[in-house]
Amino acid sequence: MSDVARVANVSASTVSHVINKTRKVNPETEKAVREAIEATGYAADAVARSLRTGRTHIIGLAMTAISNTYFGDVVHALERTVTDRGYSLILTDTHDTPERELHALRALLSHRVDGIVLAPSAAPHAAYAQLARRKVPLVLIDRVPAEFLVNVDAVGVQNVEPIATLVEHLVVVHGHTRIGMVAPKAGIITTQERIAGFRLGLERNGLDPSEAAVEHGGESAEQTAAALARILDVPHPPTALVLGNNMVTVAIISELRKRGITPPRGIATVSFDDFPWADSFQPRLTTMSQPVDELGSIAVQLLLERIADPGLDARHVRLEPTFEVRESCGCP
Amino acid sequence: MSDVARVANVSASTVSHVINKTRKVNPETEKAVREAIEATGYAADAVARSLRTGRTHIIGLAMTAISNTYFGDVVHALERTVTDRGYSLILTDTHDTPERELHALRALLSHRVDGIVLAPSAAPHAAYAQLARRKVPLVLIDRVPAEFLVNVDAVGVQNVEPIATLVEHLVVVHGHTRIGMVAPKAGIITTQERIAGFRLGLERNGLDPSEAAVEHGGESAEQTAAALARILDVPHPPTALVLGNNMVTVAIISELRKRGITPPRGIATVSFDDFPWADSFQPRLTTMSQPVDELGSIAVQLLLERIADPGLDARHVRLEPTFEVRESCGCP
DNA sequence: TTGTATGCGTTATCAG
DNA sequence: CTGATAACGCATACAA
Repeated sequence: MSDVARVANVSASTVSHVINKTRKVNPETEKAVREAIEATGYAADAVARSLRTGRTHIIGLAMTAISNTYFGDVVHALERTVTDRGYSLILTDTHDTPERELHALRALLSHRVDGIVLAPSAAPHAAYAQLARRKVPLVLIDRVPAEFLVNVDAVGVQNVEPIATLVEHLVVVHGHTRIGMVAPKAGIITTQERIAGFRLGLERNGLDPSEAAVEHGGESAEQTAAALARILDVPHPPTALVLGNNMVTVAIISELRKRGITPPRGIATVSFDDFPWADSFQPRLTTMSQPVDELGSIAVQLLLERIADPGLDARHVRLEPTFEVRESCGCP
Repeated sequence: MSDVARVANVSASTVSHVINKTRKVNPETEKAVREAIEATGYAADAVARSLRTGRTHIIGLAMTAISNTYFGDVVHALERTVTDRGYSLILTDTHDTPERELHALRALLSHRVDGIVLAPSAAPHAAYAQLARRKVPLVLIDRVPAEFLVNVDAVGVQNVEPIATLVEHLVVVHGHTRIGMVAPKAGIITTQERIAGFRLGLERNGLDPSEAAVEHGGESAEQTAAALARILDVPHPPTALVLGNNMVTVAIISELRKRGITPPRGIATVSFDDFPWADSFQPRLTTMSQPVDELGSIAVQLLLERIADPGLDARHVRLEPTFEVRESCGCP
């Protein structure tokens, strides 16, 4: 910047003011400055600027990267929105464990990000404490806490009703009466909601939730396969399965294949989470599709609004998934 | 920090020295400082530190996010490696266009990242110029330039031989003589190499490359479908297809489905890039699988080595993809 | 073993 | 309309 000032024969503060359009400057002076910027190839130092202004124009994202398609989609959506608004994005992986989550958040905090988008782990209390102490603008994504946290914004999708809809479809349209569920990792809020939706769907259609098998998968293919075995390897196994997220779905379809089963033949499946290829490969999956792009853009929007006005009341937004009826639930 | 110093009754420089272990300090003093840090909840300001030291401990990634699975995998691998080494990762999307690429790079540069991992667009000259001017440590990923760029490290996979292997498999094992290719976006280095590999494979097996249809897809589903139409809707269409990357594969399988074709019945396919579900869904794809994790970790390793020693000679590393023979190429 | 002073590159306040 | 100057929070050279 001092280079630019020297070349343009002005002071550093004038250079700063033309760059930031922060006060009136003589058109001729401005022209000289712009030319000097061009000539020297000057680019402002965001680090120094941040130190001075207290704002970094960086948003931090902390979520688990384990479920690759969902992670990739959300990251993509967030990056796009954040960039559109003139911000950059720092990415950190929570691995869905409280320790890594805390570590990720600390990194974000030390970089003085202007705000954080967090998909909280199963035990996020330490994380919340850390965040609260720093009073950093925060929006929770994907997992919307049941208890209303003070001044914490959140975006997620509806889980209970959509899963109930999936169950109802299995019962009413395809006549299933023995339905099991492979739920995602235990402890996560979305998992709890999806299980609740499963039970609700059963009840509403005259089935007994206490007799339906629910097992947790979603952490690894092996663990998910074990969950399936617990559900299927019994005297009267279910004839239909609700799969709680995309990781579970991929692992279960793979495992069913090993058993020689391709839904809907042998067993019917419905899944939470869609895939770009769900319509092209067999079995063609019947799914509840999350509006991932919207999730990302709304998260950023909420966050920027809170950065602009920290006094806002906390907002929780729930988006509607879309029911994609295809073939894995039984041919129509 | 001044808070900490006051509470511990020492100077700011002592606090700095205990945090960074940068000179001997009396055990008692150190204890007092650590307690003061704990009590005040102090966390060093990375922004101020960066301004002072000239290092941000941030790595920038610039690549296209369009091909979601590949993007997600690489990002995941990079994030993990970078975090392990005590760095953070800023993510930017080049959209695979020179303008956006330049924009992304400028953002990275303004944040004074310590190094950049770039998947160059088809016309990266402006980007390279910008980078060279700033002399920022750089490693190219995925697309390894043919011409040896001075002092630019690069990691990618072998493309020519692996695609030739795919073609050979089609000819020798399954007896195809009319083979077409849906290549990825034109202009990208990897695309050129994969087409070269396609031609090489044809020649080696006594087929005439000049008679084989090669069309570009990979930018959108529609454009990829159009490429397929140009290949298939002719008097003597190919009986086998080489699919140049994962985006192309998903779009083509979807389009074939609309035409009532499920490989290998009707047409055989082999693809570059694997999917986690490629083995479980029909058609079970025969693929060349990229070692994505390794790609990411090697990129980071090369970058950190160059940051440590900018005088190093440029290194190009090519990883070997793995041939996954499944069913889409014809049942064995 | 510890403290003081300086400067990193900005922006913002205050004069002129 | 423009320039000089201080301060942001840290790391480090120099002093004690």
